[in-house]
Amino acid sequence: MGALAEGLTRNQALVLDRLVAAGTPLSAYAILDALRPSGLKAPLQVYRALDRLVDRGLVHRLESLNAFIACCHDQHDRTAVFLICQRCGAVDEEDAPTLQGAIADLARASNFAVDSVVLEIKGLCRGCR
Amino acid sequence: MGALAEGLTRNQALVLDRLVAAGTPLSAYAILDALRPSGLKAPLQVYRALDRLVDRGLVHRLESLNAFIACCHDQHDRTAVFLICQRCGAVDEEDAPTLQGAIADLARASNFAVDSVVLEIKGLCRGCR
DNA sequence: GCAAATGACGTTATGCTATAACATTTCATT
DNA sequence: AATGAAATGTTATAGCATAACGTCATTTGC
Ligand SMILES: [Zn+2]
Ligand SMILES: [Zn+2]
Ligand SMILES: [Zn+2]
Ligand SMILES: [Zn+2]
Repeated sequence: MGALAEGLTRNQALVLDRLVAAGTPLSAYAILDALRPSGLKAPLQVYRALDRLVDRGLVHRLESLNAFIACCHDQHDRTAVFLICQRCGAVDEEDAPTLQGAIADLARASNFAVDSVVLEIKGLCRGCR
Repeated sequence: MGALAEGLTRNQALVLDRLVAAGTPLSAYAILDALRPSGLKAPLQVYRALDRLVDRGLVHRLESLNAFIACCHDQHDRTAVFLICQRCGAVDEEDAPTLQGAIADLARASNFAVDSVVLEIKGLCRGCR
């Protein structure tokens, strides 16, 4: 089946399984289409599951793609950074301790209290450049 | 009238003027509604103008807001960073030389060729924290 | 000049992304 | 069992973005 994490509801597990199996970003509607055979019928079922998964840090939303991707780490000490290949669509998620520091400095200089960071880098991956 | 930059078409000038006057991010549809009295009627008129303005660097798209904001600089030597206040909606655009370097290092380590960077920081601004 | 190419424009229709609102169900706690 | 919290199911709607078509104006090269 694929119980990929404990304490997930059926819908949440379905959505997470699908994202993990894909390994690439999927839109909510792509997830919905993939899960119709499993009984999901409406966008809201997917969006609600995604909300919980994102809250738990098991899934990330990619703002510049309007898509979601399974987290490939156990936990995040640092801000996540996404390297998004514009040719093959691959997305590489990395922690960014150095960037974290630079962002903190920038925010401090502006007297800005950071809550969250969206950091998505577009370009060509190792294999496509 | 407000010819804010040379070489702009009528629609482009209308959209840019509106964004500059707002000083805050506006959605394409908010811009359209504001410009209906000026004769604009369809989303595509706004989106096309925005495309050109973004190409020229006169306007930035904020991915996490699905909105657009006028650039407050003459030109960009560095990647633009946006500090987005979640309480009052203010957006502060800054250059980020230090971050630029950290991003370059990260990309180099992954053998990734950077094309563009989306960097949007959410939190509380100076006045709202 | 004039034809071709280019780019902006106008319009209609369509598609993709996300949430509102409401009723119902499930499950843990008391 | 009663309560409350969270998840679910369903329908409808709102918000964001582009496809596809034809037209018009400007520029470029002959
Ligand atoms: Zn992650
Ligand atoms: Zn690639
Ligand atoms: Zn700018
Ligand atoms: Zn504020």
